[in-house]
Amino acid sequence: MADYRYDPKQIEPRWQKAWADERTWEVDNPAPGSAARADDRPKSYVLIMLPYPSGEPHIGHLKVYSVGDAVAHFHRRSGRRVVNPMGYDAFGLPAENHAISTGQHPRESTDAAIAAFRRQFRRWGMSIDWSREFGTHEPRYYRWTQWIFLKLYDRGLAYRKEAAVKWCPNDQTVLANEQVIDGRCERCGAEVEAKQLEQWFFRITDYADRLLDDLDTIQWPEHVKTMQRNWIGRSEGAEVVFRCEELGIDYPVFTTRPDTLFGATFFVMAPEHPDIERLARGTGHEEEVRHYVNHALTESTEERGAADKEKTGVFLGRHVVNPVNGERLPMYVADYVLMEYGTGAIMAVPAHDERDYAFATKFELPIRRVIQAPDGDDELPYTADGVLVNSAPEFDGMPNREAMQRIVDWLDREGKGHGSVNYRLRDWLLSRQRYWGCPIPVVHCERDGIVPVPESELPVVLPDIADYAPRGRSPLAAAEDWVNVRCPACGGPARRETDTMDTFVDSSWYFLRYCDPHNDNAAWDPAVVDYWMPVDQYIGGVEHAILHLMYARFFTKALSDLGYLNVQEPFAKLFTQGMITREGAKMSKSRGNVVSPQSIVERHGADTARAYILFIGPPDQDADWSDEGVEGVHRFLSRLWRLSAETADTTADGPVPHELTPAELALLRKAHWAIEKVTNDMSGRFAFNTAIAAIMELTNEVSRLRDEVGSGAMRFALATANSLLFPFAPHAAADGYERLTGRRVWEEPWPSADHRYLEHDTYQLVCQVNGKVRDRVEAPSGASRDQLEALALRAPNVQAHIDGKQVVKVVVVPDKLVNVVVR
RNA sequence: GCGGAUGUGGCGGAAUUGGUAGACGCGCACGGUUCAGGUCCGUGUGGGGGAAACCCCGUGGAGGUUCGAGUCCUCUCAUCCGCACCA
Repeated sequence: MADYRYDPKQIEPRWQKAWADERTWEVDNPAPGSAARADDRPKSYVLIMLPYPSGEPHIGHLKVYSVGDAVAHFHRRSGRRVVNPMGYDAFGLPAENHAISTGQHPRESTDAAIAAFRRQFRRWGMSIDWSREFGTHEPRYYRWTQWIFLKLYDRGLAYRKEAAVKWCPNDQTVLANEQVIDGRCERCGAEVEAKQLEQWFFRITDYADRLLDDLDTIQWPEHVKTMQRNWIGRSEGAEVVFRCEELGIDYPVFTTRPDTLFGATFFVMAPEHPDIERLARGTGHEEEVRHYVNHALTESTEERGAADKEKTGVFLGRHVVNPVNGERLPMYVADYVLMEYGTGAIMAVPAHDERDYAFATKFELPIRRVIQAPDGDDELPYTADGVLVNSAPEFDGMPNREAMQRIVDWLDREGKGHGSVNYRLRDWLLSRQRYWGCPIPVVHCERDGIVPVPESELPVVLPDIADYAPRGRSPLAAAEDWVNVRCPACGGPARRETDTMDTFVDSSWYFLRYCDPHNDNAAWDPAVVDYWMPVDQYIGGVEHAILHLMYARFFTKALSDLGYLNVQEPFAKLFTQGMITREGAKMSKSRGNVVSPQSIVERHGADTARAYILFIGPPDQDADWSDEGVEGVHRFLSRLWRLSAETADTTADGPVPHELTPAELALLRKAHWAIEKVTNDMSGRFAFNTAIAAIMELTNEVSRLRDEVGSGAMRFALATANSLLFPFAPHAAADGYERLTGRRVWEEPWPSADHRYLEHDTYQLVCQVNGKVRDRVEAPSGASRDQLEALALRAPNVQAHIDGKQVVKVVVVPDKLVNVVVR
């Protein structure tokens, strides 16, 4: 035994070289027109979220790719034609910030990180089809990102409008929401301001209903679907028109509670509402209103949004008319009303809305109850269901749910409103005043306005610049030679768009490009994409539950509507893996609890690192890293490998004999049990932890029985263990399997259990008295209920517990237990 | 506040449809092998009682349904994660 030392440093490079030399994991696309005939195996597209390349891969990468690779291997050996591609989400802020501080071109630092990632993924032995690799920063890729932008622009799905952005006055740049910490710039600490800028948007709100409804068609974790539903935030209600007669202007409001319309006692508008100044003019409240609005607008969203903040506001000096009863309601401006949601104005019903109630109390406005609680509860505000009161004779006494519809119908007939739906979802702001991103392919012409760059001139290549620091506009604006162009429409002078795209645009279609990554004539060949899409299994972090996954779904639907795709949903199944923590906390440099995958791989090998990370617990849950646990898995791999190597060298190869000794039968049973267990754990859910535990049990059984079994059974059991282990620890498993069988495990079909070995002649019948286990007896399989009952009643310790008592009932569960109920 | 998740030995975690709680691994204890061990191989290991057979208790807490509950129902506590004045 001492001669057989498990040495991953020898084993792993050898197999990695074979896989690289032979391009083992590459798959061809179907030849044109022969998709189905080329290969009749079903396809499987296994996709792991592409990494943002920065520095070296961290432990989270090791986890997500270990999960993905196990799935890919399992699908392959279950007879599917698997594509498992890899690429890099290479545009982004960290590389740009690095450039600002060091002057190194973001392309250089990004390419260095990509090289490091690629090296690690190979070192981990991931079964990736490297022939499909790309980075989203390469012109051959972003050419088509630009093409998609133009298609969406043609369709009216990309448009420009003024929008409030977060602006750092010190750095002279727009900040992403994530860059604003407590209302201050994360880089310099300056207080962030709001600024109006012309920005590009994608009209994702057009797809709100489809994005919501189609969640029902995909197999995603329920909590991810819930997050998306909440993010879309669909509310049904009504739009109701309130008229300001003094100025002759109609103000529609959105309400989810048209049943409370008779309880409206005032009216509130958002500080950003464009009519505020006009409304207040000449009322004597002008000065006060202007002051309030200015203050509200400079307040940070955090300050303004604090939930328990006291209500503030100012009377506008005007009134609107409630369309249902003609009452004049005073108009206020208050920052608790948001311009971005609904119409930027609300009817306030203080009796039945907590915010309106708080405002009314503070400003001593009337509160009128119009819904009576069924239990007579007279506390206000009352937000639950009830019966209408103090409304109109035809509605009083009506349950409010019913009244909603009746009132909406009435409004509709009178032309004063209609049923309406509102969403929390906003259009996707994609402009970034940044350098390291995909250029937006349009020019601004003095004569023709916005003119798209013709497709034939794509890509609009990102130029090299000298100074990456933002100066109140995109750093690209300084590249004068690049910016100044001829207008493609009129030939006159024009300037290129200098904003770049949000990097979420790049990652919203990369899964399509993987299908056909070398196509120079089109973003993809529709037939090829038809063959591979949708992604059968998508795997990634739950942190992308909303943005990336929503955007990718939107792109898929829009491209499908444009006729370039035939799928509505990009990702048929989704798996989100949990975080790896250490000492119960997220790994971070400041905490000093970081474990680098490189150090683990260096010390124990890639197989140990991969198998441990899958063994640690259910992969969808957070798991705490333990150095001792790694040792345990390494011991297991050592033991299995040593047993395999020694058995291969010291025993004769041969078949499993027909006549089995009891030990051989026990071992074969364990092997077939393990096959069954691992197969179930991998196909239903991703229970890799219990799958690996089963292989450990099988290995333990081999150890226990090794001196009692012949070489046929021994070799079969060990080959089976290696075969089952392959998706989790591919190098060691391939090595052990080859030594035992001379064959390559990845070319072998996934083993299937022989059910004859899963059946037993007898089993341990559990004997309970009043639900407590009192004895166990050997029972023949398939025995009748009466036989089982008799067996149980005869069991010595059952006898002891029923002695002197009356047997009331006997519950028999065949193949399991008998429960004797006594009194 | 709303939504979601998670609570099981000293630790990570097991436990198809309600049916033997604690698989597997770590740690620990004891024993063996070894010149040595941060090696390898055994054995034991939820708590309490007992020489043993065996008994009692036990899945965050309190109730309930059931012959039987970690699992189902009601209430409750704790931790974590989203969203958050969304009309």
